[in-house]
Amino acid sequence: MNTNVNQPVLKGSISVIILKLLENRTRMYGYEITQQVKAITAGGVAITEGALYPALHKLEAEGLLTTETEVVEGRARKYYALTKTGQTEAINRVDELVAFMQHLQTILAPAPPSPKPAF
Amino acid sequence: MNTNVNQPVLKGSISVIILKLLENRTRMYGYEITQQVKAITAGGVAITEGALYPALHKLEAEGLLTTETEVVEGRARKYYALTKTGQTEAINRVDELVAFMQHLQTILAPAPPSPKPAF
DNA sequence: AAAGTATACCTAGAACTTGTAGGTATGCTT
DNA sequence: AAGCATACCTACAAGTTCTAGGTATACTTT
Repeated sequence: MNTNVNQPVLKGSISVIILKLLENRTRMYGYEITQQVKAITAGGVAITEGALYPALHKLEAEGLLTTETEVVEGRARKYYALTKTGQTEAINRVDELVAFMQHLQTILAPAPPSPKPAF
Repeated sequence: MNTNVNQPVLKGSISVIILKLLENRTRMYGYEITQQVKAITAGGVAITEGALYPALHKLEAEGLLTTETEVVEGRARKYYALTKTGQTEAINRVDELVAFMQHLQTILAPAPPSPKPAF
């Protein structure tokens, strides 16, 4: 049962999330990423597999990730790790997204920019 | 000259930005919205017209906005204002996006969630 | 007078990301 | 035997935004 947790779609965020998670670890596999995101956000954000795997493949095609497949407990796992380019790109893209979010927060700030006092 | 300011595309954010800006004002017209966003974010975020107008038309079609056209200084302006439904939806969608951004920040937080101390 | 810039609206189509909905397969538990 | 978690994948639909055009007025500069 997949209870639709992502209303505000994460356009462009998924790849940044992937890069950020890998920045802190030597390597991760796809399923692990989905579980980590769920865990970190207490279920608030769920990356669907239909979005994750194409994103991983694209990052690999861009040369930001490398893969190594291993069989663990009878099941195949495809581990992803940052390349050198991937490391610098991770920093850049995270910075970009953070800067953008700060701008967004300025716009969405609860207090309206009204010049006159409360009453 | 349009210096590409939006790398992390604002998927789904534009309509929320529109609703938020209108929450604080009685009405605004399209061009005014683009200038306001630029001003608030010090040029950091630019809403393109190709994204803005379709978004406005969709919000109107959804019943969240109403329009009235006026001619000001020889030029036609189309003013948009929140409907009653639009007011409640503005609150809901802003809350949603803010909540989502908080989750994103948890993931993108500069400090890696490593259990061991600095050294 | 012509050209350029700011204002002010619009649309068509491309590009891109994500979600839906399927598929395959193993291991474990009921 | 069925169901669930693990673990990968893809095709297609849906949706948003960007690019790149278009029209038109007012004002300033050349």
